[in-house]
Amino acid sequence: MNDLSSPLHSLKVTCSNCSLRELCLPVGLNRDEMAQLDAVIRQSRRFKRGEYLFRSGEGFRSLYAVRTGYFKTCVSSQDGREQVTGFHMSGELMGLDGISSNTHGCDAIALEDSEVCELPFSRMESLGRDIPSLQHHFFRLMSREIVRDQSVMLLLGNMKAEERLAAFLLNLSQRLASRGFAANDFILRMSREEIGSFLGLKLETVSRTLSKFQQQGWIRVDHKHIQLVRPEELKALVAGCSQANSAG
Amino acid sequence: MNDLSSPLHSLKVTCSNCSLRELCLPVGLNRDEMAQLDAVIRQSRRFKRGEYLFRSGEGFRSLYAVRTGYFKTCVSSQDGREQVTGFHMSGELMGLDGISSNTHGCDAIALEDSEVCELPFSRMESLGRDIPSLQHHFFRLMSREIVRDQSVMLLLGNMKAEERLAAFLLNLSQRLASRGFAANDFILRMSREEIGSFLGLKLETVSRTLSKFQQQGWIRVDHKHIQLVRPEELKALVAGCSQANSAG
DNA sequence: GATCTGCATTGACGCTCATCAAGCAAGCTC
DNA sequence: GAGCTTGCTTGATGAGCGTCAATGCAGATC
Repeated sequence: MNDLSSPLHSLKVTCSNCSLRELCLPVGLNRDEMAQLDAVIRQSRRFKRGEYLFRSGEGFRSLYAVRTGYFKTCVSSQDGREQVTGFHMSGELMGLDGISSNTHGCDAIALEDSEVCELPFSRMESLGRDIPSLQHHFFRLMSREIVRDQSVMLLLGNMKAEERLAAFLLNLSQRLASRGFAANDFILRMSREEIGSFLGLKLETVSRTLSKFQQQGWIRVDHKHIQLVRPEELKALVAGCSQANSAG
Repeated sequence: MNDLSSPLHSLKVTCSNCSLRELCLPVGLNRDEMAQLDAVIRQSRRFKRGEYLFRSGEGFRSLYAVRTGYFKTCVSSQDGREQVTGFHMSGELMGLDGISSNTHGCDAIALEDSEVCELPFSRMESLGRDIPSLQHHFFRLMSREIVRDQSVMLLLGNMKAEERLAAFLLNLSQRLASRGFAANDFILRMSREEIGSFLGLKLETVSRTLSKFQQQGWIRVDHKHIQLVRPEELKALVAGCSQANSAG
């Protein structure tokens, strides 16, 4: 299973005052380049649970990298239907969809008290011209988002409820593990309804499927506290959908 | 309805020998920059119906722009399930998902005899450093692909079969119209099964839904020949799903 | 023209998941 | 602690779409 959802190379979330380049920008910059980057990155901003980082339709100026906390992004239709397009944890980038039209194309909402770094896009763009490896990294980040989206399409277009949920849990597990957290014991930061919206299911189906997994002894569920008891069984469920377990 | 699926600004398909920059690259380059671009773009290559432009897993070197013809891109899982991730007509770019891992992440297959231009990516990248507007245009192209993918997620996650198919037909119509073709009378280049794979439906459901639309007098269906008789009714079906009618 | 093959249509049936509804637990406010 | 709100679980029911199967149509091949 490849980590398509955390597109960041050098990931260290252990220090509390780490600068952005440690969070989500590539190693391989020299000291001068680092200084240039530091000059562009804005101080981090804090958001309380439920606050909007940006809204669909707002002017686009910056990308945002999660430093701490948890966000969801979602597109909503005029009649109120909402589709969660992703959950974003530390080190991940949001706002890439805003570049095309200079307008944000989705909402980004904090799922818990969170902190982000702001990357003014036009300055990053011109910095990329001076630092080829930085430019290349940005292309890779955007491409990785496209790959992730494709795997979500496969999930939504081809998989059954159980497979979707198994893929979702495994993906969370793997992203948490890559950040140094426990892979098989974690807290969901989102509601059943938000999970359902992301997976194209109703909240009742999410709830029932979690219960079913628990009855089979594959996981343990205590509200938002999830333990993966037999992750290999979950993997067997999504086996064959190699592209699909990177949904995040 | 905005044209999220044809991310190309200056689109002229009228001349038969048009160079790539007229197909999919921005105006606003001076003569010298145009010459640089021409030096990078490879001669176009031809593909017969059914041939692969690239395959998932192959090394990534170039992006490809459709000059004439029609392609589909699809991801497939190990157990053979296939998800069509997009249909691509003249002026559209394929291969962006390959940048992240230096490996193509999907298959691209010609749906009819077709012609593409090859854009060696690393040379485009370095050219972008010299020509800021070109660099910016590439970021926009990639962002637009992300926006398109998000609207497909909304379609797959939230919409019913009729809504999906209506959105699909309207999107095709609109992309053809923007290329100077008839908006309400066109030939489908893909099979019912491929449409179904893209929309997360089975081919029988696609067929039945087309028949239903025809019975209601909204469209006329004669095999691959489609006429939109009352497109406003289709629009009413997807009304409220503003993000979703850009599925391509 | 006869046959073959691939694709599309249509019908019958059944499964998955959405819907509706009731009840429960945890966290608020007062 | 009572009462409210919010989110989750669980059950009953049915709609929508998938599955299986039969048939039909059109173009390709000989």
